[in-house]
Amino acid sequence: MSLTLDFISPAATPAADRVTLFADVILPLPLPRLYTYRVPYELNDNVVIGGRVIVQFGAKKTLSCIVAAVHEQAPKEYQAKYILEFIDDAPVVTQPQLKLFRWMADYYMCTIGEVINAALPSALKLSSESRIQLHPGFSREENEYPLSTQEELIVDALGTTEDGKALTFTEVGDLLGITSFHKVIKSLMHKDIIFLFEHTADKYAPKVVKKVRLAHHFISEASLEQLFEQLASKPKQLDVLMKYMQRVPVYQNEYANQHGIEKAALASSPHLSASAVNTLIKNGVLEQFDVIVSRFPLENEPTAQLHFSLTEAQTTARDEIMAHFGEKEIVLLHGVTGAGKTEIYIDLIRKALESGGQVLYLLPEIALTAQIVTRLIRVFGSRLGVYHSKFSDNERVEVWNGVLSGRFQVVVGVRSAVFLPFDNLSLIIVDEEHESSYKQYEPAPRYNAREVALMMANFQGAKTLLGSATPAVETYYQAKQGRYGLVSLSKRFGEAGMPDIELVDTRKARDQKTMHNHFTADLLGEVERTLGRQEQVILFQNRRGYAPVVACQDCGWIPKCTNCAVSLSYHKHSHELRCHYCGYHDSMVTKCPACGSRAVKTQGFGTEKIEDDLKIMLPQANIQRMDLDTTRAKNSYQQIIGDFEKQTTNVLVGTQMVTKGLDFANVSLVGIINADSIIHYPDFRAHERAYQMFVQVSGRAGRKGKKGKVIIQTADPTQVIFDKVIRNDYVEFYNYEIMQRQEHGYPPFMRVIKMTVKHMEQGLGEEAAIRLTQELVDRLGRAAVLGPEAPYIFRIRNFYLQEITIKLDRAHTVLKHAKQLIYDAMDVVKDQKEFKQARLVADVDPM
DNA sequence: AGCACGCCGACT
DNA sequence: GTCGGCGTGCTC
Repeated sequence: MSLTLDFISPAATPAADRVTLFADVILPLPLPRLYTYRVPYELNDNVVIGGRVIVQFGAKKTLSCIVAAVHEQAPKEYQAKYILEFIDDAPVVTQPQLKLFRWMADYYMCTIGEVINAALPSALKLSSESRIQLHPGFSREENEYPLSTQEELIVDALGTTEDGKALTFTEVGDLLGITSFHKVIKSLMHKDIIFLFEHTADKYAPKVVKKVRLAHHFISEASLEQLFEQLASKPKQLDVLMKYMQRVPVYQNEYANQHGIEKAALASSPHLSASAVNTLIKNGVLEQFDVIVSRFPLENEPTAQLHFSLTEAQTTARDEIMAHFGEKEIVLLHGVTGAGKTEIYIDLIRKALESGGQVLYLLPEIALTAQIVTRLIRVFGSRLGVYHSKFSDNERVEVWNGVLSGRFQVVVGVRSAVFLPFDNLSLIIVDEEHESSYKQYEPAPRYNAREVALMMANFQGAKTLLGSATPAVETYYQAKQGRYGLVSLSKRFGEAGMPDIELVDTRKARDQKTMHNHFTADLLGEVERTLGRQEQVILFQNRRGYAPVVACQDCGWIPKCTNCAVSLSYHKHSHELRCHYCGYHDSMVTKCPACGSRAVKTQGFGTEKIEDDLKIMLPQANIQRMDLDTTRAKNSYQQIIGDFEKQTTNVLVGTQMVTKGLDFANVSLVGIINADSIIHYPDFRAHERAYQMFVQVSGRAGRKGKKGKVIIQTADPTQVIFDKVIRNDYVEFYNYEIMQRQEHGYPPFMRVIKMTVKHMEQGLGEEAAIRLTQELVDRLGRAAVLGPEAPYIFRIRNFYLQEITIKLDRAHTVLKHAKQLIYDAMDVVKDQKEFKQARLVADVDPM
């Protein structure tokens, strides 16, 4: 047909010149390759690299995917399907991002689809599983937009706002009898008639704020005057109206009325009555409408350009960093806790912004608190984007689009913020760079945001500042080797000295019978004295729940998880036994099912028991607990922090959460209840982790000029690590640790890749692991492969685990080659019929 | 990741 | 005789 057209129309492009384009797309699936689709000729101009398109994949699935490349090579072995639709006319994924994603897939041994999946907020994914629902603020009667027949059809199918009925994209397509339904959905979204969500978040309810604005027929000056006259006898209503006019300059800017103001702001103002507001609404003077708002209290305008000056030490450090940046791409800022690193960061961010580049400021999850965000907003105002894991999907899209559009020049965020679509970064800050939470374990991509950040900076010509009080051994090594610039900040801000650290021997205390539950007399006494001085205490116990083990005193029976090889922890609050690995839970047993004895007792202790015991021993103190269990609800974390800040609570008992990013001026005592559980870990990083944890927790003691005290309870105070902690000498710790690493061939001298074989059947899992080990040894040599070995917890979620550790030379070429060999070995095992059920996982640079 | 195709056990 | 179990392989 088109051939005929070409013949009869001389003006048309000659057939020989007619370009047929093909697009290689990234599907959001764990597939190793890109897939090639054909671009409909009429839409050649619509293809955008980094834009989303909708394609048919397989027989049933309609997926949205990202265009990675456009070319003219028709696939030879198969007939390419057509792209069904183009969603974006501008990239949602930038070119530097695509490059980074490819690098991640390569380096972390996963597929690019897995990277894309982790990177894109699900609202940007638009799969056939995406659903639409009526916007809560929509009402058919008040709708002012004209609807097309198709739009009408969809709105009808969605029923009313109250039923909250949802349609999947596939259903929308069926309903309209067309495949290109996206235009309709986009239009409805634009008109705020519907909103979009993923099926995984089917309980998602957008946050809605009730707003009011002046009914549009009152906007003219004349009608307003008339209105004022009518209300002359109703002072309450007049007050409300005056207040509204004061807040919204309707005369100067008609458009301002469109946005209205929050109803709550009007109704709850002093001297204004809520009922007057309602009357005005009822009489049609004000109209009420709903707006979906960000859940994060982002202020739109900077409150004030906060001016603070750096101390002399901070200025020196800042200048040193700048000087290093002159010749080096990466600088490590090694600053003790409380040295005021944040001020330096802010200063550098400001400078980077002035030069016109973007800035990414990464923080570990537990350090990204409202405290730090508020502080940054005060300085950067609406240019600051915040990316937190507790954010809803819509909020993530908001930040994503904000970075794309240039609205957000600075983003402060957690691990996954490295996925945001930056294209002009000039500075990346990775605070607490040693934190293991920068590394993602499950699912793939198993990436370390610190390393990704470094690569991203490399691609975009940005500088990276790594900050920590206790740098990772690998990082400090790079600095010592001269690859990173090194700047040290050893003095605490505001002349506060480092806290005194005291070790208390729990074994001795137990022998002398001076233990009160899990407290030595020394710690308990110090807690009492501190509270007596009206000062606050933080107690650290790295285990949540009440007790990690429950046991029958008569026969030794212990309740175990049915899915994992762990004993169940007792949680007193819910009176349940819970598995911390898979979430399995059961009610607490009172009678031993093995022997019938009633003597079932708890063993060991977690945060909950510490809290409980302390409440009994110090009935007059206000004690609060902060761990995963008490902070699950969205605002509970803020609540707990707020109470402690206001000093409503005197003692805060918690897990790791209490170690990061919190500055409390009145805390003068920190207690580590059981240091031994932190030190004794079967892992080459155990000492490093323990050292970091002790130093970080200790850093919470004594700020703003007050010298604090730290008490560490341990059964063996002679352990070497304590010596380093007490002397507060990181370099000494590093020198000791780096020797160990070299001696035993661990990072930074060797690179580690950990293989995990998972199988539902123990025997087959072991066999598969042995076979994989063999294949690996054949390719990489005996010396490079350790294991297989069952990990301490050898079964999780019904899968038996076997681990193989591969150690490789650091050279990049070696690494690349080795990864190919590892893939080969994995393929051999997977092709074996008897191992079809085995899951093989590679974790590059495990932590 | 889905989903279809395909080959072996308990049922109307 | 069929319905359906989930093992295997493919998707441009």
